[in-house]
Amino acid sequence: MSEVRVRIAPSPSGNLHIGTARTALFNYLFAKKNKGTFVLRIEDTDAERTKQEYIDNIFDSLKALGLNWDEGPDVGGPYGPYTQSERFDIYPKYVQELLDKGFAYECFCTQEELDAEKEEAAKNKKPYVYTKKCLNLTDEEKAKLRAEGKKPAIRFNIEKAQKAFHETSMLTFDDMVKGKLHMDTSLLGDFVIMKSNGTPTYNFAVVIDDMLMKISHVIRGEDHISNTFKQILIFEALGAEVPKFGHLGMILAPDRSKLSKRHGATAVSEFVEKGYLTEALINFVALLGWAPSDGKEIKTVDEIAQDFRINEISSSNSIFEYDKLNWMNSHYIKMLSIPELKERLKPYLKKYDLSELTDAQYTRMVEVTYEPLTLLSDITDAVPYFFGEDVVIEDKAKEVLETETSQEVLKSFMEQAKDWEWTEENLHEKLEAFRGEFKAKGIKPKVTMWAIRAAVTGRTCGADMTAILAIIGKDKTFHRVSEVIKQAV
RNA sequence: AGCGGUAUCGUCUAGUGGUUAGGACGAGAGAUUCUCAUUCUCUAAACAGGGGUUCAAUUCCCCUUACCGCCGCCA
Repeated sequence: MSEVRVRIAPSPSGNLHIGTARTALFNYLFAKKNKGTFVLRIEDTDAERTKQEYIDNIFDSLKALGLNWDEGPDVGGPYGPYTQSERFDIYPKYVQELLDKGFAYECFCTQEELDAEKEEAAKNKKPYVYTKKCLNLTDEEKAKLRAEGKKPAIRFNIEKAQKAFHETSMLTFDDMVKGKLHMDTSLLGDFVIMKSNGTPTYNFAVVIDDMLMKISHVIRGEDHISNTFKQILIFEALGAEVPKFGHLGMILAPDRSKLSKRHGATAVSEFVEKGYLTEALINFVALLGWAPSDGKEIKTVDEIAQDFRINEISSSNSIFEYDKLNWMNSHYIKMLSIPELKERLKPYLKKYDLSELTDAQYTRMVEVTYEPLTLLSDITDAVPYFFGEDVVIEDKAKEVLETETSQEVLKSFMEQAKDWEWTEENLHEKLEAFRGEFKAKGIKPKVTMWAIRAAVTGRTCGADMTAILAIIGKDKTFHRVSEVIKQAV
């Protein structure tokens, strides 16, 4: 078997989409599994929509996900350049070849003419196919049109190619994930391969690039299935080897429509900003359409690659549901080491003055707060009471503090705690005894702790109380508790 | 409209011509903990519908339905 070469070919008209990331992943997995080469190609033929920031975003996101490419615009490779706009001088030669072989022809139709025909077809509820009216233009006619200043586009002659390589008008290929796919190509219109401005269209450029880059397997979204038939015909017309194709189901939003901005994040970088770990993202997205043979769902990309078989990918669409992603994200957060967490949490702690805490205090704070986090960004709202002198008392905490019991607890706490040695270990013991004392009076430990928690943090839930006291220190603790007692009087 | 594709718990999926149709997330109940979270235990939850083929169909075939995609001088 010849060398496996796959590619991901994003268009830089937006940030790296989560769906593109999944396609990239499956290509990457296929390459890994088959000891092949993973190529990154930037399809920026649409100059108007291309932006450098999108190209950067695509690079950064792919890298962050761990999907490193072997050949690409930045690292180069034997079949470059890997940016389509730098390949414009390559395509005319192949257009000419097709023209010479009669598989392509010039079309002088104007946009207005074409639009009118489409409108007409729509009115009659007929599918629109190009009329082929430029197919048999004589040289004189063409010369005349040219003299009028008209520039031709080049169209591919489907019927001619189909007849040259196939018995009937049916074209069939064996898709790696969907099985045999058929299409009656007589239903397809002769499509443009080179625009009148001299730039290639997508369908043509892909074929030339895939051919020249020796791509052996094309794995992409199923929205490309109908393109595949056109592309196969071009490969054949050029006498090139046709790669194998595999078409993946789409990722849909929970309402079964295309995943878009109104459903939340769509770009990998947006997910990251929201506090998702790239490890969780890639793992989650792998599970959309693919299932591990051992039932273990938490896996690194490399582990998945070992187990991966492309024909086992589900061929149906799947819905992007946040529940499982969130679960997975919290799971990955728990697997992070404390030093790593300290670093990765920092961007989400910008609103606080971290210099208020010593490194040891910061460490401890992270240790006692990371567990319930679903998103890294959840840390923002989980830690306000570690900072500043005073604290905002939430409504629920207010209710707790208004009870007589709470006041009694707090007064007693002030009384006793002033003599406590303020280490976490000691506080733990003292607090336990403190709870015991009240328990003897018929006050539940839970109620006792609530009073202290509400006064010190302004909340009814949060991190381990002992640790909180130890981290913020005796002064802040006393300050906050006495404020509460003062206000009640 | 035409063409192509898909159909197992709410979601992601496993699975088989004969199974108590399995797992995960989520949901509900309970236990543990100062709270939240964790952890543990338990529960509910699916083969889209109709025809065939067959001793037997969720599994194979056909039709219907639903959903998705494609029909650009976008990619």
